Amino acid sequence: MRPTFTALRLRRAARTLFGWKTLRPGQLDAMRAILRGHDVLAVMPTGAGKSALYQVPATQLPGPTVVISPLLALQQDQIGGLERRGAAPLKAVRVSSAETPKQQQAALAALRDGSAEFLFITPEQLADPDRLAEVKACKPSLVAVDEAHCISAWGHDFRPDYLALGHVIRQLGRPPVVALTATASPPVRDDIVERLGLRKPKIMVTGLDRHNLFLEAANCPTEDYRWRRLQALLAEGETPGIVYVPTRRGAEELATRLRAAGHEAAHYHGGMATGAREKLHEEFLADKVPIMVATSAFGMGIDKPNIRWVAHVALPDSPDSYLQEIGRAGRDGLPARTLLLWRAEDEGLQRFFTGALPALDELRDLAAVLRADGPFTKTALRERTGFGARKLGQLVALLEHVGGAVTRSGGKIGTPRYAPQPADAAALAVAEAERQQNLSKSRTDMMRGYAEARGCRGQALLAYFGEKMNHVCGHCDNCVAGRAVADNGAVGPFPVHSTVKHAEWGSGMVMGYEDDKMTVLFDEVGYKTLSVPVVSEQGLLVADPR
DNA sequence: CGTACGCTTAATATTAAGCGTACGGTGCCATATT
Repeated sequence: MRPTFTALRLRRAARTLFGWKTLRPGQLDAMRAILRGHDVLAVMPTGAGKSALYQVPATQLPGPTVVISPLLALQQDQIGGLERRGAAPLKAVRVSSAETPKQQQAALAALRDGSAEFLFITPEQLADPDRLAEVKACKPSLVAVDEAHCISAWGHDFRPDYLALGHVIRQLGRPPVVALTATASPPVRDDIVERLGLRKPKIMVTGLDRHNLFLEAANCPTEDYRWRRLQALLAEGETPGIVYVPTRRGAEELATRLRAAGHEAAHYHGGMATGAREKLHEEFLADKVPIMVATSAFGMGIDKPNIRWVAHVALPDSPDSYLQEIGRAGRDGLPARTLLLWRAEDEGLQRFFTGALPALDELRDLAAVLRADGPFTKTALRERTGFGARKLGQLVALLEHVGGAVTRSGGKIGTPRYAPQPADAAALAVAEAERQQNLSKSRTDMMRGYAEARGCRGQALLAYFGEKMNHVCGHCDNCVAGRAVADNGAVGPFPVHSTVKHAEWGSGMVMGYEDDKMTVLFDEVGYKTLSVPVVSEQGLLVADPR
């Protein structure tokens, strides 16, 4: 009786508060799990009702909901969306650097007295112990982590406060957590679960194969050939579209060149003034910019239905990024094109972006300082060691991962009781960094694999994400050209998702099959693509029940 | 890792090759000045 009652209550809330007439089965299951106090990780495309997963249950729980979100502009959009929606608007507030201290206090007061239901906030705000205490005092009953792949994509170097969210959630009294993202391959999912400290989360993965997206890739021996292929796409005259370029300078130069060739193109990147960026974003949404030439800065929060194509004139760093970027096309369900124009030279830039391993002696000295004189606040530790905030965040996260450091309440960083010796902790931390780097390189390899695929590209992409696909996609260049063999899918010596062992690479999980190749995700060395005939003939893999 | 660019040097009187160097993405936030 009780589950039915819960379902009715959720449906009624969705209808009266949000105006949604129906809930999809998956949505309802996830919402019920949240109300029962379970954690949820949802991987589903934008526009598939991800936000509903936390917004509806939020109204049925006593305290406010804390929504952790990476971009201020995105938070603003979502607050606007909530307040415009339904008969009884739900109040949402934001606490960020864009509010004055007085506004911030008013927002927190509204959460405490129950007049506001949602708090939108960044990980950086929550990294401040005083701010964290203020949020805790609002007695949140649910935490939603939006764009949760940022934990994996940005946490390790760019925005280290993302890695501290597990600590933040514990400090908030450990309410249920719902993590949301549009793309997450298995290693990214593992990262999210581990870093947030999710407990037996309900994991929902839907809609990775987008039938209306035509997948196409072309190797470009020269820059000139790449330019001609792009022009051929534009000559079809369909708009709007996005061209992704690898550098800021590339964005400006290509937009200029396209305008000279008679196309109406604008450029966008993270080095531009905030006002200009906002204006371009709005103009693109309003169909006033037919062609946007942009770096990866352009995209998050673009929920525009009618994007007709997404082209890349560079190799993205991973299939995760690629799926995220092409996923912006064709949200209206009408046919849309994706075109990857790649050169072997593109990989150099990705190798550079991967960065170098942290120095062993720096990790050892940091571990020793923590052990001898800790715990420290972040500021004190920065002064003591001379490391910048980003570098320090990276080193501390690595040490924490191997048990050589711990964040205590109040945000102080110290040494756990049974921590390894500084030299040992440093060695373990370097090994962990190396493992992360191997994984990162293997993801770039997989991106190259997608680009070079001679078989079905849909299968190649889905094999990376570990989703079973028993048929060829039928919506890629190779399928259309008859190069993909129709009955080649999902057959091989080991079942998809089974664990296998390789003499050199150790244990791994079979992700999928494509053409005569198979993809395996190894714990230590990341993704590898193997030839199925060679694996069979030489016995390279053995089943490894774990 | 790869490319662009500027400087030097070399073989010839303007160009070419060779070498070293700088640069490359993603956004919070805080602080200082209008």
